[in-house]
Amino acid sequence: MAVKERIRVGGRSARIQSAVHEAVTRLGAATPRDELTVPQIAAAAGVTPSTIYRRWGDLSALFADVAVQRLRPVCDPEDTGATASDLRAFVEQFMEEMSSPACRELMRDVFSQPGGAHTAQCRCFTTDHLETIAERAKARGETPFDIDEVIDHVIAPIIYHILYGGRKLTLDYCHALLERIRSQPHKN
Amino acid sequence: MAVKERIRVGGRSARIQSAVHEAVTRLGAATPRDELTVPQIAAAAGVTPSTIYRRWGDLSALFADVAVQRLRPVCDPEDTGATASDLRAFVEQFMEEMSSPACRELMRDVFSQPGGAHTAQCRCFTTDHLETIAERAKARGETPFDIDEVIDHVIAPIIYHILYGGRKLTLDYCHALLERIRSQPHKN
DNA sequence: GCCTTAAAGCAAATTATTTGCGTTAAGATC
DNA sequence: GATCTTAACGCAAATAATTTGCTTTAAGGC
Repeated sequence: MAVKERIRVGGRSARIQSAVHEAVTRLGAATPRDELTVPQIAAAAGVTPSTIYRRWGDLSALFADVAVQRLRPVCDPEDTGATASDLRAFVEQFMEEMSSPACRELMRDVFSQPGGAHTAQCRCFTTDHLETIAERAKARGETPFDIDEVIDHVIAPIIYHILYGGRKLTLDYCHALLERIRSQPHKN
Repeated sequence: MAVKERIRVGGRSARIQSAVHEAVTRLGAATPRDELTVPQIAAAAGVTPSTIYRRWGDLSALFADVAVQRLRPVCDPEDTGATASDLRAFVEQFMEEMSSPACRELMRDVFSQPGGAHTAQCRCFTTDHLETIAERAKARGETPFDIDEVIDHVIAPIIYHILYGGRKLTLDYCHALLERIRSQPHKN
């Protein structure tokens, strides 16, 4: 009696998943989002449409799945030798990348899903990096920083302006947000 | 020659718009979002489906339109007699309302639209209220506050945690965010 | 290597979306 | 306030997407 019916993860399933993901990415780059259809993606991936419907449910779920994959960082934040510059480099790159039209689209795909599972993954991409930087600080014996502070007062404003618009995201703005953290008393 | 071909705004058009909006709101309350269909909404509104397709394009655009309407504040922020308590009351209510499951859904609907027109409207709902509170402060001769500061360091963190999850939004947290503003030097 | 069954393919049935055309009624003009 | 123009609606036929029942394939466990 197998209580835990595990999902299949290798071979054909994996091949199809990556074929479909690639098809979405490729077609998505060439076509406006709202003109993509499931049958079109299925054809490009060499798969039958019902496979996509049964596995992902609908287009928005498939897009969200692809978006999380593509937002997943491919490497650790750069080690610049000091905490302040590690943080600065990370936040500058974060702002730069996330405010690109492509990333805005991916974020929209992520937010469109109910349940919060996808957004939680994206949150972890950020917190994991900050934890890496914080651990380096600790290992070097530098004064630590509060990750929640950075999330609330550096990351959150950046995300807010990306989502709602109305403010240009400049390097100066980015540095001002970081400066504000440094001048604030720590909680721990 | 009429250079500006104005869109019709009264009579039948307006009637149909509100009938469809009401149908979406009513059905949306009783049915999970992803089970609603255009034909179903059309029937509930006493309208033909093609009317909805021609006017809104697709479900997500209709949902976004309804969402912006429903997120529009119905009245000015409460006047409590002092700036600090005005701000506190506004932010507490903002956090309370926006973190409800219903508002999360509406926000998802708003973000799902490309172009940023919908999100810009929602941003204005917030900034307008903050401007109202700031003007009251000025009229009373109280020390003014920086609206951008409140957006960046009070509103943005709240929105971030609503969207990404992972932190409980308590009154204490809300007050801590506000306290941080008060202890910060102004720009103007 | 064999067995069980999750996941894929195929095709028919259903449902949603688009489209062409006739009709209604907003809003402009006189 | 009667008339005119045309945006917006309704209807129905044509097209496209989605669901579903059944068959086939191949992961993963033994």
